[in-house]
Amino acid sequence: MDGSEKTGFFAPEHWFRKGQGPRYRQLHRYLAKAIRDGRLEEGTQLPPERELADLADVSRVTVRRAVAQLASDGMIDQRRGSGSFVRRGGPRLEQSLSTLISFTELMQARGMTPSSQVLGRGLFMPTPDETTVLGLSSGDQVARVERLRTTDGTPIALERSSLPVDILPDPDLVETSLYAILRSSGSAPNRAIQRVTAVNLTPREAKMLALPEATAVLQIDRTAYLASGRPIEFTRGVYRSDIYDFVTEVRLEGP
Amino acid sequence: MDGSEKTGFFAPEHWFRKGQGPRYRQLHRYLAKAIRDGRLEEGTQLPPERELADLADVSRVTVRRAVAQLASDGMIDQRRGSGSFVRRGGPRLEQSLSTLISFTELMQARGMTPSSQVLGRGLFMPTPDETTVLGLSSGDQVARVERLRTTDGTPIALERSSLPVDILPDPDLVETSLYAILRSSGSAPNRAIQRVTAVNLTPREAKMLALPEATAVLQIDRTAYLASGRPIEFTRGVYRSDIYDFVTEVRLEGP
DNA sequence: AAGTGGTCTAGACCACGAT
DNA sequence: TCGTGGTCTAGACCACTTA
Repeated sequence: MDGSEKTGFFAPEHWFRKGQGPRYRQLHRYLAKAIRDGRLEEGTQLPPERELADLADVSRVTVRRAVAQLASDGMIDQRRGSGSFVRRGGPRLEQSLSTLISFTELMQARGMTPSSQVLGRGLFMPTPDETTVLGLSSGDQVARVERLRTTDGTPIALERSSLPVDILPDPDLVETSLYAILRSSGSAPNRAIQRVTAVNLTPREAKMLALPEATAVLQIDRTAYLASGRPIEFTRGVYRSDIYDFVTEVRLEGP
Repeated sequence: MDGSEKTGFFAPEHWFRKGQGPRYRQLHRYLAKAIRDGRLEEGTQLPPERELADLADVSRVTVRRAVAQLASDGMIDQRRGSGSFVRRGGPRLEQSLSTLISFTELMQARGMTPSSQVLGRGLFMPTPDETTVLGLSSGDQVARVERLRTTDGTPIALERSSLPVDILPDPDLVETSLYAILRSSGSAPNRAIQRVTAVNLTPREAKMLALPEATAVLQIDRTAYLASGRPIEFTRGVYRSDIYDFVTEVRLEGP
């Protein structure tokens, strides 16, 4: 890519839309997609931050927020004194822990076709855990949905989600994307806390996922919150670890 | 904690030492320790960012970098319009994926006593994987160290580390902390890429960790780099998932 | 209306790498 | 010496919560 191409490539009209979120996130999304698509090839150097700020018509601070996220995703190397380079050893079906989106949207972003099979749903009395995590009052019910997630026909994950009934009064509406429904009712979460561990599949889970019994899988517990701080979703899922894994860059301590 | 105490508590002399790294990291470390130690109690509100900037004698931007890290660690809640609050449901033996330090230092930070038993070490011909990951030339050897990590007498993890011989000429020096040795020879990494998955323990591993065969554990592959970008360490470890897990906050997409 | 976190700017200096 | 990423500042405006 020569200089004249760069000018257009990083220009704001290619990555910024008013109302689609902050600039640093839109720019990060644009660059990440360009790298995944190969439009920014492995090993190539990004323009220096000061130049990128100029081309993208934002401040260097904003460029750095977008680019730091790429580094944390493991998509680029930043080397003081020399530059930022697109990392070699291309992407797999992996996921940055710092930018989790919903299963549906993650798979779509990877060019795959996600689907879900609802295994069960309804309104129930909460378990003590659910009462605590979701901050329920005594007598409140929870809506539960249990789904088998598949992409391109391969079973990938089992997820069981619990929400207060006032957030999801009718669990029968949930098909593929829970978050799509929450968004349309104006109660989508804006952040979540995740805990990742490893567990052995139970016989029932193994059958569902067509894996041997006791296979090690990743278990992810996610508690999602509204902007107000109210917890509205607790989801426990198990994910095939041979397909689904987590990658992140860490900065080590020390001066 | 009233106003007069706060003044001293957040003053720079309590958290900043020249030569001990950037301010935002030192401030983050200080606040994180204060929360873990209970000096900032669960549910209490941090001073507003502007006030904290004033007390700590840094700019608000620097305060935000430190505080954003606490949020990403899952230690505080930030709520626009109301404030930042120490999260309830205190810390466990868990680890933020975004601030990994070495096993030894992690356990010490938790007030536990780490130790290691070296199961084997020496110089070997590299596997093809090691040659690729570490960027070796043909004929180069690798130094390998395999250790059983325990804290307070409980086996927690098995780790096998491989490094180029010019970085670790004498693997016999490694006892508890590999990174302490690397630092003393001036070749400590400053960042790493980690991949987290789940695996079943092999019979040999299970015996070492005193766990049933095929127990699900977390497998973490880490490639560590010098500031120059040169890869100098590849470590594969398996960690008891009932003790060791990962927690992170995620921000969800959307305007 | 006041207070809080969220975004963004323009500019400065430092530490390190390449030359 | 120069270019690069890394740190830090002082200040502005916006979006949201609380009162």
